[in-house]
Amino acid sequence: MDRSISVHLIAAVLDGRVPSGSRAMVQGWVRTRRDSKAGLSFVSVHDGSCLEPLQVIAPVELPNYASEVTHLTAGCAIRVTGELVPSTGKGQSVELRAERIEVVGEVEDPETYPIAPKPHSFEYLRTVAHLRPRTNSIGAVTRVRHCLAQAIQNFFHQRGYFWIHTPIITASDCEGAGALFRVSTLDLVNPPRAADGGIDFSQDFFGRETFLTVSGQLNVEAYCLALSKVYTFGPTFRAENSNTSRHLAEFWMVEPETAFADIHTNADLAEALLKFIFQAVLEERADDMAFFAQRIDKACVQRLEQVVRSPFERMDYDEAIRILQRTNRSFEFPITWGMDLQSEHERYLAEDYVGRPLILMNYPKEIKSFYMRLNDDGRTVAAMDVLAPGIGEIIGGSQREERLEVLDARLDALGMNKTAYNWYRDLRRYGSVPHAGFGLGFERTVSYVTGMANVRDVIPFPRTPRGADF
RNA sequence: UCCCCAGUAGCUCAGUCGGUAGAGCAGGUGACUGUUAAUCACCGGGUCCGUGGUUCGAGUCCGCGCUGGGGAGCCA
Repeated sequence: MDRSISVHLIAAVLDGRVPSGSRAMVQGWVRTRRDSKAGLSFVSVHDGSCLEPLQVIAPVELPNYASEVTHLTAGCAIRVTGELVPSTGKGQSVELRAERIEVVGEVEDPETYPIAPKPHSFEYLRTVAHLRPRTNSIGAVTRVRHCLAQAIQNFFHQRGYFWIHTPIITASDCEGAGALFRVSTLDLVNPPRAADGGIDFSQDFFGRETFLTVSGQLNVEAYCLALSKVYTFGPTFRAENSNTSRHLAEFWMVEPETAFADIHTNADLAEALLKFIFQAVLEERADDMAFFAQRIDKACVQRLEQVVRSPFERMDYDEAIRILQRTNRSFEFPITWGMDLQSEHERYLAEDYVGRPLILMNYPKEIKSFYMRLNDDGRTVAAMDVLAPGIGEIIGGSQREERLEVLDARLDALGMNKTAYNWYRDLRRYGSVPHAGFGLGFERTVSYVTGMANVRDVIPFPRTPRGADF
């Protein structure tokens, strides 16, 4: 490898950041090769830095032309040194005229290389999740996912929020958001037994039962009531037998928490966050978004632009029920006050009735979690869901119950064990303040942005019921 | 977990009335060409998901199972 020549990412080369006429080295994987009898081959190379591949011109004079270059197939790893020149062909502005092509890693059997230069189904690509990032689609998803993650960090950082690394392992079995994965080092075949015949978890690693977290919210509230503006952004786990295109057993979630804030501040923050990160994708990943618009979902760019431009609709649960009862649209589930809204109802409201993102607020307390603040009417809580057309619930949040006696009454009413929440109740006992937060499902966000229909295709290695390959 | 649908070449699929399998792409070889997921010709490539049954005979019909997908519920 010649170290006197600078190595460049293909993104930099195609952006014009490397002047034409300069010598450069590019490293990547072959997408296609076309031979010409005019004494050259065209080798299309990608390195993941951008959607577009770089066209390499391989002249017949290369010493390994016949022995190696004409045998390059999809997936071969190569290192190319040459001169960057304006392209004489159509389809690209610049190309790399190779002076040397080094085959770094060949494909041992081109016939069985799983990523052929042809369309593949996403179902198939999931079975080769270790190689699918080499495809256009998954590569584009990966770059957009990064862009969104980065934008989320920027958004909160700019507004004075601190990133809190809440624990992955939790002792609280009642975070209230679904089934948990157990964390244990006990011998499954022959576990220690307590006097009552049950498993003796006091002998387990942590001296008690532990699980993977289903939400960092309770922990982040503690930091909220000290650093005022905080958020968590990390993996969460749900052991639910959900087999849908919108659920994963392991997924990432963003959960901001704001002190001295009410539900309206919270809704404003949610709206600003979505607009900020969508704008970032439109600006920074126009290439990938154009690809999605062309191949995956025609409307995806237009949809983001519209969301960024227009104010979100805000609506109380009461009003939503009235609207659903008034419409002549027929639903599978009848509409009554107090019911939880079904997918069909949320879709009608977001897609047909308002036609843009909708923030639904103030739900009946019976269908919401114990930590949500009881409204003065005594029958609703200060909960809010952001419903996005085409995907449904993308954000769920609330103003939290900051009054100890009201929180305790709720815990009692629900038959929950108050001592298990003593540390959480302490937060209401020592300097409690109104505060509010929400959770944004990261994969659902990536899915919404890209138009990718299944969240299993927007996370590198999806974990689902009966699915933990790779 | 429930309801539907599917499983045939490396991939995407066709396969009629039940009579032992075919196309496109990918791969190999060659022709041609500053080509654009090129074009043309030829070649290789099959445990028809598994299992049991009906039948002279099953890719095809029936039962059970497995796997995948869509929808619902739960939720993010």
